[in-house]
Formats: sequence, C-alpha cells, structure tokens
Amino acid sequence: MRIILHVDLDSFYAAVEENRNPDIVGKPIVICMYSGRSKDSGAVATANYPARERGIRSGLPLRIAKARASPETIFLPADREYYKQISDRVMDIMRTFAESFEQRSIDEAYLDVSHIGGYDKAVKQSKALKKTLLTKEHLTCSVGIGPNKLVAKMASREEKPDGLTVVQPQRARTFLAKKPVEKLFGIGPKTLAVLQEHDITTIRDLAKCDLDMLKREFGDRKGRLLKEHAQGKDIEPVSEVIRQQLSRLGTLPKDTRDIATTKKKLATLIADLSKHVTKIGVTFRTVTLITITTTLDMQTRSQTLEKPSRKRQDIVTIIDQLLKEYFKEHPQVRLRRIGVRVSSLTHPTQPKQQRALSDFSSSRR
DNA sequence: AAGCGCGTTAGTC
DNA sequence: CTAACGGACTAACGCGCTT
Repeated sequence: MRIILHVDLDSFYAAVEENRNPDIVGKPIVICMYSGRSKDSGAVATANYPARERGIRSGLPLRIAKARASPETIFLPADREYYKQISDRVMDIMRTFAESFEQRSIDEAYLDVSHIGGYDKAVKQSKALKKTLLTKEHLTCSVGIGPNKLVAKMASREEKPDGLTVVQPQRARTFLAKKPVEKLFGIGPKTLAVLQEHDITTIRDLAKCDLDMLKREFGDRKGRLLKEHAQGKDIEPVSEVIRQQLSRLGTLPKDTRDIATTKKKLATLIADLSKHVTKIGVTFRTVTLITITTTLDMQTRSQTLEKPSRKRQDIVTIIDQLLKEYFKEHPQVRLRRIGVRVSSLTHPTQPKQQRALSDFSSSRR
C-alpha cells in the first residue's frame, strides 16, 4: 500500500515577499500580474490570508481587487524569477524527505513515502518536513496524506494554512463523498455543466453513477477516470515530470492588427524565451505562434523544424512567417494578446553545470 | 495499427 | 452564481497523412 504526501506552500508568492520585507508582515498583501495596458489592468497572482478575508483571490482582476481592498493593503508586482529561486531551494529540501518526488508547480509537490511504512510515521515525517521548511526558509505549508495523489491533493486542501490532514485508505471514499462534485480535482466548469444535467451534484453521486453514461459524455478514458477519482482511486505514480514545452505570452498595449506593434512585442517574448532555452540547455523542433483576439479566442499555428535547434533566429524566422499568414487569413480580427511556444524538446542528459565540466574534460582528451 | 504534425479544448495554479 | 481577465503549464483528443 502506498503512502503519498501532497505539499502545498501557503500563499507562496506573498509569503516570500513577507520574508523579503518584514515591514509588511501582518498586512493584507496582493501579488499582481500587471498587463501594462493601463495602470490597474491585470490580475491577482496570489493574496495572503488577511487579503483573502475581503474576497481577494487568485485570478481576480486588479480593478476589482483594489475596490475590495482595505487602505493598508500592499500591492506588489510578481517577481517570478525570485520566487523560482526560492522554490528551487524548497523543492531540494522536500526531495530529501521522499523516496520518489514530483514537483507539480512552483509551490506544490507530491512525495511518495511508502517506504517508511505506516501512517503514523508518515505524519511524523510530515511534521519534520514542515519544521524544516519553517526554520530553513520561513515558509509554512499545508500537507495532505493519503493512499494516492488524488486523495493526498484533496486532503491538503482540507485545512489551510499550515494544515496537516490524514486520510487513510479505508476513509478515502467517505472523505470525498459529501463534497460538491466541482471540488473534485480535475472538474472544471465544462465538466460540471454536463454532470449537472445528469443530476450529479456530489462526489458520492459521481461515484455511484452509470459508467457507460460517463464514457458516452466524456470519452472512454476520461469517463473511467472520473468515476475512479470519485471513489478515491488513483494509480498515478509519483515521478518527476519532464518539461514538454516552454512559452511566453504577453498582452499588447492595445488591441491591434499592426505588424510593427505585434512584432515588437514578439521580439521581447522571443528574447526572453530564447534566454530560458539557453539557460536550461534544451533544444526544440516545433515553434508555435499563439494569438488571442479581442474576444479572448485563442488560436495557434505551428511549424516543425527538420532538425532540433537552440537558435533564437530560428524562432524569429518561423514566427515572422506564421504571423504574416495569420493576418492574411484573418483580415478582420484585432489581437489582444500574443505568444510564442517551443516544443518537441530534447533535454540535456545531465544538468547544465556538470555538463560544462564533462565537456571540458572530454575536449582535452 | 502506430506515430507524427497540427490544432483545439479543458483544467490547474 | 457569474463576470470582470494574467501567464505558464499539462493532458487528451481529433484529423489527415505517412510508415
């Protein structure tokens, strides 16, 4: 029997900013993603708990967040590069507490601790992890312990912030049963709408419902998965995920179909993306232009290279061509946002730093 | 039948 | 309960084409 931990750092961006500047500790803090269109355009990346009390949470437009905020609220621009540095250190600490490890996002990870044998010991391990993160990085987290990733994830949400929730295998089904179905990880607005038509409102309803109906509505695989998840079943292993794509997306200063304006924005995005490609040492074969129109409809068009590349110029050439085509085929539309993606990646076999050393020794042979 | 290239949709943080 | 609205990522799927 497996024992899985899900660890979720509490309002991570805001917590990092509090550590960087003790003066703001205790105040409501809102970390913002500014789009640059106007002074207050953009969205909330993270809000700390005092700010959440006033209904300010991730994804909320800044204009609304400002209207809800109390006067002492601190608004800060997101400094993702810095948060990534801290996150890397935190992940390295967490990794040492697990047999296998899977980072899910900048602030979340799964740990397989089956080897320690027993939930009591898993709880002790979790407490030790929480203590280490607090003393070494001044961060709190919420931990869920369960028989698989799905249950662990649902458990970590149960008590926040600084929580620790255990759901033993025999309790998994009841733990989920009474919750509204949209709380099940993986169910968003579209899936919810379909389920509602079948009078499925709780996870219990989903766990008991007709499998063939689910397969008809969602396809074989997703149908099966929905029912299993509702029953607290999940066999996904905990294992490191390999990046499959890298992208940069930006908002244009105004809705436009002007080539010069869009190219200028694209040049910045490509420069940034290319830097990232170099930094992690990957190569790519596919380059994609992402366009988002005034009506927020997204389209993509892509081109695949014959041979893997790491060159910025290859991205530029392809994107230029795709952009030209796009405007030709859409003579009316104006764009709101634009982006670039590289995929079909190949990763260096060793981390960049070690590779530099081994390259050096082999070149001296 | 399997795999690739291309594009879309849905979901998460 | 939904709409206002950022950016980065994954997974799944459908289609046409090739192997």
